[in-house]
Amino acid sequence: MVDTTSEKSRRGSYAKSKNTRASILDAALAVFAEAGYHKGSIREVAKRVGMSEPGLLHHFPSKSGLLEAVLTLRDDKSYALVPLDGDDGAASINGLIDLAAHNASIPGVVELFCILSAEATSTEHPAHEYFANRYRWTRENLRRTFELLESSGDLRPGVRPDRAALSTIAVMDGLQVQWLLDRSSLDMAAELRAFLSTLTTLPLGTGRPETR
Amino acid sequence: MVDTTSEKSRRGSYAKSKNTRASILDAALAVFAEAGYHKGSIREVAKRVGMSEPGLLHHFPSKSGLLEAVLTLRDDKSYALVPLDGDDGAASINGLIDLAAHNASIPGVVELFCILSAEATSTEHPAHEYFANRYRWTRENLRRTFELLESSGDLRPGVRPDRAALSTIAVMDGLQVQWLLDRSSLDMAAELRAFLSTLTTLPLGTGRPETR
DNA sequence: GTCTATAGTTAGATAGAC
DNA sequence: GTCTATCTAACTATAGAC
Repeated sequence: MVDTTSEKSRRGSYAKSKNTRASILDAALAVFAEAGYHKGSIREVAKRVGMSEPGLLHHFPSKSGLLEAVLTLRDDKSYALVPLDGDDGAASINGLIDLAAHNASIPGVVELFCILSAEATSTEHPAHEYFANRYRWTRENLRRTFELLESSGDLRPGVRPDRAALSTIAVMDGLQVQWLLDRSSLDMAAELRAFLSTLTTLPLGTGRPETR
Repeated sequence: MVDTTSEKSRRGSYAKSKNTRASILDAALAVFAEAGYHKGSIREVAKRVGMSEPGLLHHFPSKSGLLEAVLTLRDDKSYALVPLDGDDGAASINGLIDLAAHNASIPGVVELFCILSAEATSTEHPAHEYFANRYRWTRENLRRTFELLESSGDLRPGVRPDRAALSTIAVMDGLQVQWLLDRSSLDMAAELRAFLSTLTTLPLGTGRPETR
């Protein structure tokens, strides 16, 4: 048990395995995004990546294990876009608008997170802990961000950082549902920007790089 | 085809059938609320109501048909609580807070709608049209409600009725996800009330009847 | 690391008797 | 209106060969 991993590295089989894992994760993201977790199947993932099911399950312990790997990978990419844990409050807030704009270009991924966060509210769901921690972390950091704005005098009077964090996350989630139901009916980044401007006096970007 | 229904009525079997349908709908609501639509099974519904599956399917055309019946029934009950299409803007807005407070007492139903509205963002989902119409209707009526407040001077300066409608719905939906994930961490009615008070100067209730 | 074969489960829906 | 019996299909996961 102790040095299984290092032994793999020594054998030199790790690089190939890493590529296989990456292909599986790509396909899994696509499948889960199209069908949701419960309806999406390992069978379909295996088919897309050109493997048998047992072949795939050699790399991941189970369907739920595969899901968790997909989620963590996505989060890494999102958090690279929004430096929520940094010291620049204005950058964090504008990062949220950028994220909303970016999300509008990947509806499948948005749908996956939307369906999963709903499914995962059940305590028995394999991703329940993952989402509970994710929301805790985000809420905490966003509250801290609004506190930064508060001390720099960029918060509108009467705005409480904890409530601002809670409602901002709620608005982002809620906008996604409405956007997914009718994608032509609303501009997520613009709506989020309008909402955030009720909380802060900060100048806000539009989420479109060329206008920044 | 023409007079099948009236013949049923003539035979007098309709009343009994109505009771059976009601029991099935009750059980179906419970099952879907516990497991979601995809994971919930007709088999389980039939078991709870003490019937065989074909017996149940005699009353409803299919699983998705059953779902639609459950949803319509729930909506009828919710809209009885919130008179969104009335002429009293203040009553409508306070009705939303009451609804949030009421929802906090039926987590299973909230979970059902939460999961379903996410699942149903996919255009192939059996409830897609249902939810698309439901959101259109709600947004339209809520916008009209905020317009009423606007003309009576109860809207805060700069608040746009259309945006207010959109973001209020988003906040309500988003709060539900966070509440479901950690029910002890937030008071949906209180948070919604705080949010609404950023939109209107109206005096707002707390959602608790005794304090009104 | 990948396969074939298969176990074991669960599901939605229909046929046809009563 | 309700049943028994059954069909058909899909899924996760494991055993064991290569």
